[in-house]
Amino acid sequence: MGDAAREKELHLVEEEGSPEEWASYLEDDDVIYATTQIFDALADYTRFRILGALTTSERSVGELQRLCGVTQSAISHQLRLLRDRGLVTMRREGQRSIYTLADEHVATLIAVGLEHAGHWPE
Amino acid sequence: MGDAAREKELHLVEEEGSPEEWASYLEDDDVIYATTQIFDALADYTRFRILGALTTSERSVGELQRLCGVTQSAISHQLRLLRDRGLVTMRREGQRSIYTLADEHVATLIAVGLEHAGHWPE
DNA sequence: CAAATATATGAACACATGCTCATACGTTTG
DNA sequence: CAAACGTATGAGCATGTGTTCATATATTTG
Repeated sequence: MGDAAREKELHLVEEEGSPEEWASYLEDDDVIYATTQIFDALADYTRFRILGALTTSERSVGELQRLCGVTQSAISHQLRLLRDRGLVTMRREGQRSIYTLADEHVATLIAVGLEHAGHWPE
Repeated sequence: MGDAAREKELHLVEEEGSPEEWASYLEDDDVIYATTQIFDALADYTRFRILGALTTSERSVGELQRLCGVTQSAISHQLRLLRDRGLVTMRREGQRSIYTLADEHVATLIAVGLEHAGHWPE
C-alpha cells in the first residue's frame, strides 16, 4: 500500500477542497461554535472512553457501562448528549440500545487527538 | 503538487508509525486524560477564537483582545490556561507579551475540527 | 398480564468554569 | 523616579456540568 492510499485509509485527509480551505471557516461564528461543541463532546473523560470503545465496534449500553466502569445512568446521560450533538447514532435491538459512531469524522478526531496527546512534548 | 505532497503540507498525516497506532493509546488512561485536556482547551468559544487568530500569525494580548472582542482580563486568563496546557507559548517584547501556537499539532487540530464542523451533516 | 431485564429521564447536589472588577506587576519614557 | 502603558492575577459571582438516586419507559418471557 502506497503512502497516498494509506493516508486515505486513515481518514486523515479530505477528499476534495483546496489546501487551507478551513481558514475561511475562522470568520464564520456558526462554524466556530459548532467546532467548539464537537470538541466539548470529546473533552470529558467518560464521554471520550465511550467514543473510544465505539471505534472498535458498536456496543450496547450495558457493554459500555462495563467497559467504562461507571453507572448505567451516567452512561445513558452521556450517550444522550453525544446523540444530541450528532456524534453517535442508536438503534433498538430487542431490549438493548446499540450505539454506533455517527461517521468517520468522529473516528478521525479521536485518532488525531490521541496521536497528538501521545506525542505531546513531555 | 501531488496529493501526497499536499497532504503532508497540511500536516494531516503522521510521518512515521503504523496505521492505527493510536488504537493502543485507548488503553492508556494517562493518554486519554491528556487528550481530553487538549480537546477541553479547544472547547471554549473565546479560547478557540484566540487559537484561530494565532494560526495566522503570532499576536500580542492587545491584538487578541481587539480580535476577540472581550476584556483584557478575560483574554489573559484564557491565555494562562492555554499556556498551562501547552497549546501556546509566550515571549516578552518590550511591554507586550507575544503569544504563538506551541506547534503544528495545534494548527492541525483546529483545521480538522473546522473542516468537520463545516461539513457536518446539516 | 406480571415479572424480569435493559435503558431513559428528571431532580438535586457538589463542583468546575468563565467572566468582571480591582489591583498588582513589569517595562518604557520623560 | 514618576507617569503611562501593557499585561497578569486573585476574589467573587453567576452559570454550567457530571454524577447519583429514584423512578419511568420499553421489551421480552412465563
